[in-house]
Amino acid sequence: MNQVKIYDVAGAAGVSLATVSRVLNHPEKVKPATRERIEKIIKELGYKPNLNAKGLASSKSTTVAIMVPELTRSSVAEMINGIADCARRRGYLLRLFVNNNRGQEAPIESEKELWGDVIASGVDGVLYINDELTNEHLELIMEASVDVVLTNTICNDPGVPSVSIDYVKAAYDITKEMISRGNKDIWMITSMRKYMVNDLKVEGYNKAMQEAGLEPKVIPVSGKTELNEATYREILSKSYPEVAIVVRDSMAVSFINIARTFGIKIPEQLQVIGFQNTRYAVLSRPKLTCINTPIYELGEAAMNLLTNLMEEKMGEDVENLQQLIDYNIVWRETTK
Amino acid sequence: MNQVKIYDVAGAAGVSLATVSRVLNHPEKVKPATRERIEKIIKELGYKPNLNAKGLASSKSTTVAIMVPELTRSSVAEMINGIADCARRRGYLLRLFVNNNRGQEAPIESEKELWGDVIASGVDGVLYINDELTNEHLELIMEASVDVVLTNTICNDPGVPSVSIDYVKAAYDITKEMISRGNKDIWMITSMRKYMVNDLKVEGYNKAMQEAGLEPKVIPVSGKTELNEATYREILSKSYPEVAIVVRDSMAVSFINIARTFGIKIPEQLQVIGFQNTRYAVLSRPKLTCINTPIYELGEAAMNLLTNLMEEKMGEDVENLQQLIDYNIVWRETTK
DNA sequence: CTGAAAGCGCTTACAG
DNA sequence: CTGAAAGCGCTTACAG
Repeated sequence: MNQVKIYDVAGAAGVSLATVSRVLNHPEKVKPATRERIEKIIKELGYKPNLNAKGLASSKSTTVAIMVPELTRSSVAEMINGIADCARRRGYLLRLFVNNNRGQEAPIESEKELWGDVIASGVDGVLYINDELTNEHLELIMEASVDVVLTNTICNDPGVPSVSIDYVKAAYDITKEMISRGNKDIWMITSMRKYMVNDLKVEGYNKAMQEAGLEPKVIPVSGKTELNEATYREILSKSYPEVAIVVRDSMAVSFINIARTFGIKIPEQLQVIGFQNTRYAVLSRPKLTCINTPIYELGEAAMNLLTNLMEEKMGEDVENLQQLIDYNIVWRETTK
Repeated sequence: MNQVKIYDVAGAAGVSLATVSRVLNHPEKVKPATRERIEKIIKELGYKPNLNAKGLASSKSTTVAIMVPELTRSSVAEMINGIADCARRRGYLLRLFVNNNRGQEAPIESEKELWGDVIASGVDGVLYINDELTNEHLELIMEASVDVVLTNTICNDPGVPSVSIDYVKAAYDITKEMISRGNKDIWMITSMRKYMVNDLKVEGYNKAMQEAGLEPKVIPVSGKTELNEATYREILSKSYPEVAIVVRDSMAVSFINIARTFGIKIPEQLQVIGFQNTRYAVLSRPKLTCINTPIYELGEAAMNLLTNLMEEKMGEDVENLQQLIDYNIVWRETTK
């Protein structure tokens, strides 16, 4: 089962290897009759170009890097599914770089190292996933010699391509909706750790509250269930709001669990809304009302944007460099 | 920021590029003084070998493919974390192939296609993740021209390298333990869809029940929450066991939720045990007792095995071709 | 429309 | 211990 090479198909077709290469890369330059004959032979022999050779010769590898900071959250898995499906359709392969800079002495050095590896690996573009973008990260991104699209984050510079969800608007909308239903005492529960996406949610919440002349109350809490339960207990032993909007649905479920131990009736006395709409929402009792963030579609769109960028299909379409994916609200049992 | 090449460092060091290549690949063949000088220059210039060229010249790419069937389940994400960490330590890069054969007319053809892509991409080895191994899949694996290790599955042929968890023993042990606590009416709830890992759990359960002279009762149910709830309702409206062992903790949580709507007291009247120990277990009320399957460690071990195989460090150590990772039981609130 | 040839950036026998 | 040279399997101007 030795790998068949371009020479083999050239031989079998009675043409030079240049012609075979052409039917693969510039079919329009080959006479249809020849082309079809060669295509048939390629199929018969099961020829697949060696990617290393192709990459070296053309300095295009038709592969894209996904850079992720840890892969623990299921949302990232779902996003990668979307990326992979789109990649396959568009003919790209994927490299995976997991960015375990966490708790390193020099996180930025380590990030620079990683970018070095990514570039040396010869990818044509990168999908950059990072909830905690700093200016230093951005600099590295701008310096990169390949196309990069921010996935599930945005940055202020409109020249940096990104695909994200309009978290500000989502939080604003849901807050406003709950206000319009007559609620005044609405809290926002966010993660202690600074994640850009969560900051955006807080921003939208604050805006809606201020516009309504209401006092915003933002409560930072650990993202880890084992840790946030104690905080929730402390808070709930004093008081609770009419509505709690929580930046992640797992954190919302945990909040519900603790609230119920205080005998607080959900949704009668306390309504809870989460973000993300993972399976936690459906396994929770009562079932959690959520902002649904279509993370698969987000991955797909990001890969699509990147492909267009790499293939220079954007033209003057600088407008669409920063795309936003629609969210929607899934009403369940934790709201009235 | 043009990429620096091996010529550049050779020039800067006043040696031939062969020598630079040697310090990278066979440092012991280079005089220490020269080696150190070159290493310093490599660092200064930030030289990273072009992987395509390296791969082409040496027919070793120091990259490994991960083949996954969809990436939706969070367990796979956690496994990939373990793989990635180990890969980094061992100096390997990762390619990701998502195997979306689902619902295709000719799944095996599509699988063959995929293997073609994987091999053509020039990886040195593959980590093969697939819960639904058939003989046809196995044939493709055996035919592969690179090392393959089955990750989180086993096959009967002891010559096929794998890293898994001893699901038979885990299920056997927990069943036996519950029997020894005086329970007789113990059910096993499994997935309707045939997953090898779940079949193994059922096997262990059956064995323990039979040994104790008890009647096994295996109930197949959908893995999807929206679908299994109806089944659970139907079953529980008739009767319920003393203990239910459920092959996945998300399915166990869903079972608990429905049982509670029937007023069944957990764990007083019904004890529930899950497999996997994801966050569902801790977000559930009561908190779920679980077989903890260390999926991160499993990923690590699989990558480690593969690396040893590729680097031929196994020697005659054919014994350890099929590794099993230890599990343990996490007792929580759904058992007495 | 097609072929001969140079070149992509490395590695590795082979001499020395 | 080191260098000159061939070769890995492709792509792509350049001729024709």
